[in-house]
Amino acid sequence: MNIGHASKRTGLPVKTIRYYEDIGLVAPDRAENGYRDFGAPQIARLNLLAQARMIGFTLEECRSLIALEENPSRHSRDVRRLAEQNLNSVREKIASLQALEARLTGLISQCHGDEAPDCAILDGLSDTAKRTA
Amino acid sequence: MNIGHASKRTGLPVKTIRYYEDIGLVAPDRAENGYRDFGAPQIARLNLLAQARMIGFTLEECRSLIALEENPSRHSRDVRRLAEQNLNSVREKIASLQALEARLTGLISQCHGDEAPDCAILDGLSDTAKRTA
DNA sequence: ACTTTACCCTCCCCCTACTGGAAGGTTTAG
DNA sequence: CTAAACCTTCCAGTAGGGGGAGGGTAAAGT
Repeated sequence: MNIGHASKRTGLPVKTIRYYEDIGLVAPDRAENGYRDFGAPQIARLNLLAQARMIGFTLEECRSLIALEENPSRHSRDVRRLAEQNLNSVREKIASLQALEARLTGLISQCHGDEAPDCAILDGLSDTAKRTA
Repeated sequence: MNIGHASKRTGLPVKTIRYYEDIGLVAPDRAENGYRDFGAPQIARLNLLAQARMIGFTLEECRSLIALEENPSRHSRDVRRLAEQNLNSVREKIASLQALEARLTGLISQCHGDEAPDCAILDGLSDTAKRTA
């Protein structure tokens, strides 16, 4: 299966697949004409990568995940720990975005939003003192 | 005020301040020895940038914000619209992170997390079919 | 006066995770 | 036989900076 077909099968852009090969996350065979040739294991690998990326794993975390997947004597505990680390960082991001949302909402509610130049948002952002707004 | 002092006053790293000058977000004077010299308006500008970045504005959005701030005949409506766009993208990010959190939580709960190699997380990620997990 | 330390300057490369495009070879459809 | 649709490698760019080289200055200690 050449790269275009692999792309359609996995949903990953062609460029991305080449990039993953570059950084050693997948190793397709090569046909005689130099074209990449993806077999079932490589397609499975790309699917794993696509899924892991979708749930927020970085490429380095994907690399660890792959190492575990390839290791038949792995402990599911290690996979779980990887996922839990990720869950924690997702939760942290959510928390800080929610704080952001609150601050933005507060600022917006104080701005008249009319033709006048006076703006509570600009004031709230430039005033270093009353950063409570 | 030279750049080190400006950094302490605004909380922005020295490198960041230089970068902001590079891309035209702040224009400090220069002393005779070539050192940057930040006056009160430049410090205020840096504070605005620091605050705007903290509430999630991109540097391009900061540029728009600055254009509005500098325009005495601005409408607070325009500032408000900028902030609202930002609020929307923050909310979208929160929503997708929450979806992620749900999926991760579901996967993790199915993994035994013991010494055995069998892992519901690996299964859930590699199995293209039952992506519901 | 001299030295050390703490600044400051510019310039270039590095990061993540890709994306776009140029220049060129290959294969397939009409 | 040609044109479209593939494929290849390589180079450059994105956001928002960080690290460090190489070199000039300034302030403080001795």
